[in-house]
Amino acid sequence: MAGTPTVYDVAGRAGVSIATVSRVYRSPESVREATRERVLVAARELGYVPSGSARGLASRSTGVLGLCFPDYSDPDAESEAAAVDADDDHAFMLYSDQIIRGMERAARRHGYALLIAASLTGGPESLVAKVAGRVDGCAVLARTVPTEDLEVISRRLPVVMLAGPPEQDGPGGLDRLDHIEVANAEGQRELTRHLIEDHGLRRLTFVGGIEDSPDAEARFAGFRDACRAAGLPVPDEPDLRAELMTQAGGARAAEELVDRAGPDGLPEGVLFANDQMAVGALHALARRGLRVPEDLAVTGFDGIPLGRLVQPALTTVRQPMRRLGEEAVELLVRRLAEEQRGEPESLVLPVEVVRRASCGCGHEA
Amino acid sequence: MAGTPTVYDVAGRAGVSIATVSRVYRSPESVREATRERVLVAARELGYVPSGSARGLASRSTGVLGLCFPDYSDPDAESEAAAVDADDDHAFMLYSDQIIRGMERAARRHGYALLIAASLTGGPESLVAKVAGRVDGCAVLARTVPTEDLEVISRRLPVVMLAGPPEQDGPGGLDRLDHIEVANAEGQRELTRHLIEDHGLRRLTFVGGIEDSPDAEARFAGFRDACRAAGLPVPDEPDLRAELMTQAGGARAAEELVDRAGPDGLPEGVLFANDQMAVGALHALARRGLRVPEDLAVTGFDGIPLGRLVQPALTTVRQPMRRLGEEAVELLVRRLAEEQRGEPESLVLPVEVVRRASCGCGHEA
DNA sequence: TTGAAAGCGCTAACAA
DNA sequence: TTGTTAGCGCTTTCAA
Repeated sequence: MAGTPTVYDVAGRAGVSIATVSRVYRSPESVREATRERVLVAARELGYVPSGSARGLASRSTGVLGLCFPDYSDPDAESEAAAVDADDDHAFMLYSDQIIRGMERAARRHGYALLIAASLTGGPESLVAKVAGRVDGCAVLARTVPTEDLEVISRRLPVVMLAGPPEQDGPGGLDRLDHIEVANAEGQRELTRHLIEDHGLRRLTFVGGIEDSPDAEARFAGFRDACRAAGLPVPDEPDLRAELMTQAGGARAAEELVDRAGPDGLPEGVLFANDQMAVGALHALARRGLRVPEDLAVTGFDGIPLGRLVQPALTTVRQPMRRLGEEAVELLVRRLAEEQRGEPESLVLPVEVVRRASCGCGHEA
Repeated sequence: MAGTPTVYDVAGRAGVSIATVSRVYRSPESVREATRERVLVAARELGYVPSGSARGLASRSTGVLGLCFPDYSDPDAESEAAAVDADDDHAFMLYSDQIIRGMERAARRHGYALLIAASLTGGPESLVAKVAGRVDGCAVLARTVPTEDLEVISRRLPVVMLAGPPEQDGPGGLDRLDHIEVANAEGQRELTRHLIEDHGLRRLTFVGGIEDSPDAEARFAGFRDACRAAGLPVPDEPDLRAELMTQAGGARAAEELVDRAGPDGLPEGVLFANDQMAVGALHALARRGLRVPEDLAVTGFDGIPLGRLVQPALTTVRQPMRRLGEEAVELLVRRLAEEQRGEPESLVLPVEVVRRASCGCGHEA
């Protein structure tokens, strides 16, 4: 009676059994109105709030879905966004923000709350494990959680992997994971096709990342497809790999491109594997006195808001991040309804080429 | 051994007691390395993940902080944002997004995860109660949760109210709630002063909301202060109250202002209680063929990203929503460290006037 | 419609 | 360093 009140306290005060108190909260209509009222009054007087932990333990479900995402604070993403727009850097959404929003909405529709955590340490007591233990199902942004942990977690609850490649793995591996990604290759292919066919560009350069980002690789593959289809030379490797796929990395890549410009001069178009790099490049090129798109076209990938605000506005491929979150929830909810776990699903969401000024298109539209 | 594995399964397999298994996860260094290894291996083989519910129940703490926010889907906020920027409406962050981001970061620093839920129903089984039962402390956006529920919840765990007025209530009321808000009155006063002193405007109109929004009222108070200080007439009531503080509401208010323009003609400046309305007004005025700021100045309040993109860019007062989230976490963490609950705290965060074109300032800066 | 009783899976003393 | 033993507060049969 001293600490926080429990069912027992409420039951005592209302003159009913603890089972009845429990019923009042779980299925009010199964309790006679008068009784229910009495319980609710007692609860209110006592300041009773059902313990989620106890409920979860007893009922083996939490009513919560989880999201693990990387500690996505690319320091120069933030500081340079601020530089371009010192006015309000916080106007910009990160991917994680959009996914969170999508998941929260969808989760709410299904009566779930959302538990979010950026990956921190790893180790036995990782945040991930913490999340996994407190939710009924969970979405994980690719490369956030050590594969090994994922393997363990996915044996206990449905896990959907977001935005990474489908599990490439061997025996005993992550074959049980669902997976949602966006159409990286198709998007990059279509964007490349646009540059080639609609703008008549032929000497194109693709800038990837050095880290083995599956997204970047898929985009490169799309680039190659488009080159092949157009009868242009098909590179085996990206012409350049930025060390970091950040604005700084993109700026450095652009510098290098300019410096190494051979007898043919600059390429007619540079396709960056993401918007961050493209934006950095735009700045670097301007500093070098080069005009975009007159001297060369520049494109990105992702569709970050910043891309609209730079000069010239960035042509890119937009990923439907919010939908990614929504679809993740739908998938989890479906899984949770199954009595037996079915085959892993893999969903690919369509992307959209956004033509703005940096590729030579007139208007933003 | 059939269902999800528990400490007992792991203990059995590793040949140790359940206490040891528990220790491996809670304080690895208190277990001999060899033992620990054995446990970890067994856990991995079994697919063991500690149950958050059980831990929470046994330890009486969850390691999770919560946030309840309103179901913030102003339908025309979304659709009109889309109209202005059909290209990517989802580029815009809502308040809740920013607060979430702030809280998540701060929570992470302190080792907490974040549970978020938009208020849905109310009633015994409300989402709020659900959240409250699963967290160690919780932030609530003003007017999200019925006062009565808050009263109950706050007896069980620390609750910090965000962005509302300090609790105005009577005996037995919410006197135990901490509270963080932004300097509404000060911001509006400073903005008004700017119009009066720097732009020399004298005939000003304030447009509030009809619903009793404490924020809007505080802003109106700031407006009055500035008028008084400047020796201008001090209205008792806002000259106009929009039915909804949305873009549609603002547009309607602007229409009315134009229609009722008496012998003196239009006011020289119209101050809206929020950005949404101001943006709507900007559209409406343009449709009427009026020029802003030449024919009249327009200002908002909030600092929503959309304000930068409209024509002319909107002069406003920016609220530090992200910091609101961070401060909320700091406060909760502080509360959780106390052994005895101290006096309620009330924090007021400073705001910033953002001078853009709509008030007659030349540049966005 | 209500009650009694047996766990749910873990932590936290306390012992050993 | 490790094991034993009570609970933590609730849900859930099963009876009444």
